[in-house]
Amino acid sequence: MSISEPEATTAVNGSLPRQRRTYSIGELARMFEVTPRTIRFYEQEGLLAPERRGQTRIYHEKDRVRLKLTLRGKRLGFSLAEIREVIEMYDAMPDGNARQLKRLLEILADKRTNMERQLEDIRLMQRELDDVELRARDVLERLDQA
Amino acid sequence: MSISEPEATTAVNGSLPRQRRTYSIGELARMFEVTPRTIRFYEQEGLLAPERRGQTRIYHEKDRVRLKLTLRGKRLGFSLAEIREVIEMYDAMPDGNARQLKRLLEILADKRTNMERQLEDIRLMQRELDDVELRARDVLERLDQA
DNA sequence: CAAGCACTTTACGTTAACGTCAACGTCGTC
DNA sequence: GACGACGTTGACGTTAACGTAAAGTGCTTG
Repeated sequence: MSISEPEATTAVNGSLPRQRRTYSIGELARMFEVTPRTIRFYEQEGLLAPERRGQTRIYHEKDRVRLKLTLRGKRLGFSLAEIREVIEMYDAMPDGNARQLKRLLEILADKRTNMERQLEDIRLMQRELDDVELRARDVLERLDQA
Repeated sequence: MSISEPEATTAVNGSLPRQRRTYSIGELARMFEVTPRTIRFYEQEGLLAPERRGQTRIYHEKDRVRLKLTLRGKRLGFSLAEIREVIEMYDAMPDGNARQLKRLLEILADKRTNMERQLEDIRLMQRELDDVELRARDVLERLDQA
C-alpha cells in the first residue's frame, strides 16, 4: 500500500477484492500521455516497482497512483530524485525510526515553502500576463482604427 | 523599455532620470543568486541584451527586470525558449502587425491555462503533503509512547 | 503457421541549461 | 609594477530525462 489512495472504496466493505484492475505498460502510457519508455525509466529510477508476470510488467492501482503523483511532481518542477526520496521515505514509514521520520517532516516542510513560492510566482506571473495582454489589445485596437 | 516596470516612479515626475542605476554582471549575479555564466548564457539565448561599455556589459533596470522575469518563468517550468518567445513578441509589439499580436494573445492564453493547471496541481500536492505529514506525525507519536 | 502486435532488454543518441577551465584584458592599490 | 578582484571569450564537460534503434520473446488471429 502506498502514498494515499484517492478512490479507495468508501470504508465499509469487508474483504472484497477492492479494485482488482491491472494495467499494461501501454495502457498506462496512453492514459497519462507518456511513452512506455518513460514509465520504464521511472522504474529504473526507483519510482515504480510493478509486479512481474514472467517477463512483462503488471501495474496495479498503487502503481498508477504513484505514476500520477510523479507526473504531478514533475509539472511542479521537482526532480525525479526528489520525488523518489519522498516516496521511499513514505514506504519506509511504518517501521521508520524517529530520525528518519523527522527527516521526512523536514523535507515536507521544504516542499511546502516551495509550493508557497510557486503560488506567489504564479500570482505575479498572472499579473504580468494581464499587463502584456492589455497592452497588446490596446495596440490591436489602434491598429484596427487605421 | 521592456516588459513592465514594477517599481516605476509613481507617475508625476517630469523628466527626472527616473532610475539611473546600472549594474555589473557580478552585482546582478549576487542579487539573484545565479552565476555570471548563467547571465551570459541568457544573453546568448536572446533573453538579455545589455549595453556595452567597451568590452564589459552594463545592465540597466530594464535588464534587471528581464532577468527577474526570466528566473520567475524558470521556476514555473518554462523553458528559456518559451520565455524568449514572449519577450521578443513583447518588444516587437509597438510596430507589430495584427497577426503577430493575435499570435501573442494566443501564447498568453496558453500560458494562462498552464498557470491554472499549476494552481490545481499545487492544491492537490498540498493535500498530499498534509496527508503524508499527518501519518508521519501519527507514527512518531506511537513511537514516542514506547 | 505466419503475421502482427505488444512487450522486453541493451545500448547509444539527444537536448537544455548550465559548469568548468584556460587564457587574456583592465582596473585600483599597496 | 606586481597583485588581486573582476571582467571577457572560447571551448569542452556534465547532468537529467528521456528518445531511438536493434534484436529478441510471447500471444492470438486469420
